[in-house]
Amino acid sequence: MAGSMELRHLRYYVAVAEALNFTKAAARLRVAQPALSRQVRDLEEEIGVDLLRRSPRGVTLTAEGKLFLEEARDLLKRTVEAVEKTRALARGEYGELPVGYSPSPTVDILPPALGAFQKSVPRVTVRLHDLAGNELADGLRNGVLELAIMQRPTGSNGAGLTFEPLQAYPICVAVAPGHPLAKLKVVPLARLAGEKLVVFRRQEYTDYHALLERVLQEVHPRPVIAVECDGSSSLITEVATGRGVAILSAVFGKTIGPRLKLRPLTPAPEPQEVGIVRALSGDVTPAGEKFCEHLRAVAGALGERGC
Amino acid sequence: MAGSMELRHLRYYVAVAEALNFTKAAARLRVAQPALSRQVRDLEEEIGVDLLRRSPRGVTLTAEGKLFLEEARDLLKRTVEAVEKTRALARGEYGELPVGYSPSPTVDILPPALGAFQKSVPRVTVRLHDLAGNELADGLRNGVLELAIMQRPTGSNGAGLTFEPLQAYPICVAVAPGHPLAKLKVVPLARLAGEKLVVFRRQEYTDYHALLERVLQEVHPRPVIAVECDGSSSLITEVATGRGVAILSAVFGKTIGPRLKLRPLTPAPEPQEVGIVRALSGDVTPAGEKFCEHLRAVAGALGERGC
DNA sequence: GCGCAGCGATGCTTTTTGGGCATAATGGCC
DNA sequence: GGCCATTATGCCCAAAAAGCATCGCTGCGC
Repeated sequence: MAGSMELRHLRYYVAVAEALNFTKAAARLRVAQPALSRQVRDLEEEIGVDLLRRSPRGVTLTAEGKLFLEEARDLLKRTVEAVEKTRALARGEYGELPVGYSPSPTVDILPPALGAFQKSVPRVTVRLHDLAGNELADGLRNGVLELAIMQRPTGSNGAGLTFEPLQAYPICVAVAPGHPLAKLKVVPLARLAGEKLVVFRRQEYTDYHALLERVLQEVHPRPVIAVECDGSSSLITEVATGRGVAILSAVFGKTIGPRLKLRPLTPAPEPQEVGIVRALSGDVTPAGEKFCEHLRAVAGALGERGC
Repeated sequence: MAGSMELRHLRYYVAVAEALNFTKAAARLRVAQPALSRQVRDLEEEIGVDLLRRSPRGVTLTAEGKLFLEEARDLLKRTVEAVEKTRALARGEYGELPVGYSPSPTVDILPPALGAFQKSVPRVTVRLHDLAGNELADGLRNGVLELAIMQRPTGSNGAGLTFEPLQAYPICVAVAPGHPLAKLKVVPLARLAGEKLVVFRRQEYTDYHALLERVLQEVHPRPVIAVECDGSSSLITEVATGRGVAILSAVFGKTIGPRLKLRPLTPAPEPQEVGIVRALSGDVTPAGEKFCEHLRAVAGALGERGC
């Protein structure tokens, strides 16, 4: 029963095969030459193949020795790589990070944070999942997502989750430039009474409709929904065409450009909060923590400049 | 100063990570559980990362542990593969075999031998080099080729080489079916006197011209060269067209088909010998030796059936 | 042609360390 | 709270690696 092969045998063999001289290789390895001789002999016995031709003036490699030298070098390299990968994973510098997000509310924060993150830890692959609010919540709870960047979950959507706010956006009304409300700097909530509304589809944007409900609950007569849109670009078009007004958070300021006017409401409703959502039970990976730091940094810079 | 990582650590870790239980893994490895515990702990210390979460009901893998499990499995697999490759090389079942050959004289032997060889040792890659006689000799001497299948080298071409005959082919004259010599079963050498010859180009076929010289040295008046061809197909065409006769060894019997008649000469000149040529100084690899055995087997079978 | 220098192998001893055994500590579960 | 399975610890032994001294070989130079 031969003693099993160990990495030591490979390290020793590579040293000898590179120095082509036991004595010099032993010096380099800081072991005595006889110890080295024996280990290499053991290796050859274990493999059952002569790797070296010994002579009084050094050693030469057999064909098998040349092949095994390459293999051994490769194995040793892969070994340190395996360890390095594992350490990098522990440091949050390697691996995959499944991140959920809702696109519209996060346009301010997510893109710059993502860019900075990728630059600082390029070996972490961020897997972005653009999902609806309830799907994000489910993904977090069942572990498919490690964290999500989104508006504060409401009601049962928030069960088992934590929310860390990054940014709060005032609720505004978006109107076409020619609309009577566009002339006001601040729009009293009551002025929305009876207005026609352009909204996102209820099915895909339940969070949006919860917000709508919250903002308009005291407005009488209640504005009526004129159009349902399946995305922000069509919503903007509809409002610009004069089909109605839209209730949007100030984060849309950059998205809608000059085509619409965005006016804060008074009295100001609770702002829309955007932040980091995680599962209470989920494990926090170092990469995820690093990502959060970038998010906070971006949000902080955004807050300073005002929004 | 931590003791270096060894394959033992990987073997032990994989066993524990698969069993998710130190005690059972220790039983499977046939070591005591404390020894196993210590080795795995040493490994974690060496890497500096917790790979396992210990609990009184077994162990679970951390994210780092999962990654390292895959890496360790892969490393162990590659290790046995490296050893296996080396052993296979020593057995002649792996590697590359550079073989030179002259195509025409070896059509009987090389293709079937090559086929059988590839089938018996598919992991050996035969690199075939179709070269002229002197290039083959040079390739063998400088080690680019391990062996060559060709006619017996003549003169200085054979210096430093060994020749092992596999097959001997009688020298014949090839004529068009309508040629007067076609009526003879055996052609007396003297009947070639004054004939027009179709030959291969001297530059590319020095061996052929040496053979020609040897066969025709006693024929007077010497046949005159009518056409020089750069390959066997054009040579066959020229002879069939009646431009002259050709001196060829009987190995061409299968190549020329029914378009030409091949008649042995009398008195029979020294036959053309085809065989294995190797460098005297060259090392004989097991794969090369195996290849030679296949060549001998094919030549033997060929000889039994007559040629 | 002889000695010398350089190299690897061998024999023996020392040191390290992996492994075994007994046992303690842990923590969930009934 | 005691019990059970499980892992960790302490101690000792044995195996094996490393060190040391020396031998044997071979090629080179004087």
